Amino acid sequence: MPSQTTTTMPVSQATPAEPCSLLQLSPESLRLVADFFKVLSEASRLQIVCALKSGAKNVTEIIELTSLGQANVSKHLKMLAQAGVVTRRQQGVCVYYQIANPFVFELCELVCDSLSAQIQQQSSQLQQLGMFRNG
Amino acid sequence: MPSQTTTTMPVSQATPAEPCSLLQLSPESLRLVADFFKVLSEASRLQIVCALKSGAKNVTEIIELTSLGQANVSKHLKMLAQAGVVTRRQQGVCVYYQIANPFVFELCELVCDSLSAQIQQQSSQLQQLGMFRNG
DNA sequence: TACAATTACAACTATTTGGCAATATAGTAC
DNA sequence: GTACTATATTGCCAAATAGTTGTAATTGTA
Repeated sequence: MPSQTTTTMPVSQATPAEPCSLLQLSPESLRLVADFFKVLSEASRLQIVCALKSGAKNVTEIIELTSLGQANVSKHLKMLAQAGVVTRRQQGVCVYYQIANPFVFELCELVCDSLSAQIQQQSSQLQQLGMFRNG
Repeated sequence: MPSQTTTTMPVSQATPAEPCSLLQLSPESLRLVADFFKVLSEASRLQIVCALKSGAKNVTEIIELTSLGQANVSKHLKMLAQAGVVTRRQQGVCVYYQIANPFVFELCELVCDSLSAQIQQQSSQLQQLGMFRNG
């Protein structure tokens, strides 16, 4: 569950641009970071995030794009909104969601690139192993 | 559950051959990304990661630094190793773990900075609200 | 008003998992 | 061999949660 309330932040709150060094974070602060990662730790929610990359979409459109159940999408969207990943905007009977901060894409790209490099390295190692066996 | 990759190898720091754009990722690929995020979605594991920021540590040292149970630390380390976040090196009786790829720190810093900015914005909004009520 | 469409929510099930205690395994010294 | 230390593993339990079904609430429309 993401941090649902606007609780106090144990992180260094002095200066705005002060980046918090992960070293001296209290366990409570680490839990906030962990909760944020948890929001991105479900393929269904990442599907929704990806569906919103091209712009705001209403719930019905998201359901169609992701092939997820309606209640399921609604629950995931609520979680994403609570975590500040998406914003909600009602327009008539439809509710439009959109990415609140594109930095989530940066996060995903970083992980994606790292994973592909990892897999690539593994495959090359397997290939070398095969050459060693056959050569 | 993290992607059960075969072994734990440090990811190359070199630029990957082709960066994967998150847009056209299949649901299976998204699951790999999600599983990686899931590894970082526990405060206990982030504690371990932070404990390793200053260099390799053996399990006993990690237990002392994090105040976590032994079995618990062992389980988390196994998960981190499977995800390729840490590497394992046995030295006599002790087993030393170290960060395989410092890019995890980059990830954590990004999230941390985003969260602190988010909370700061919320607090300033609350402050404005208070001024509105009292003024 | 009645009706349809859209979204949110509650209740339930099944699965996962963090933490703990006990046990097992491996290395080291004697 | 035994004794001791350091890690790993297993079994168990409680909590969290993804997905589903049914239902409620809201809006737009005839």
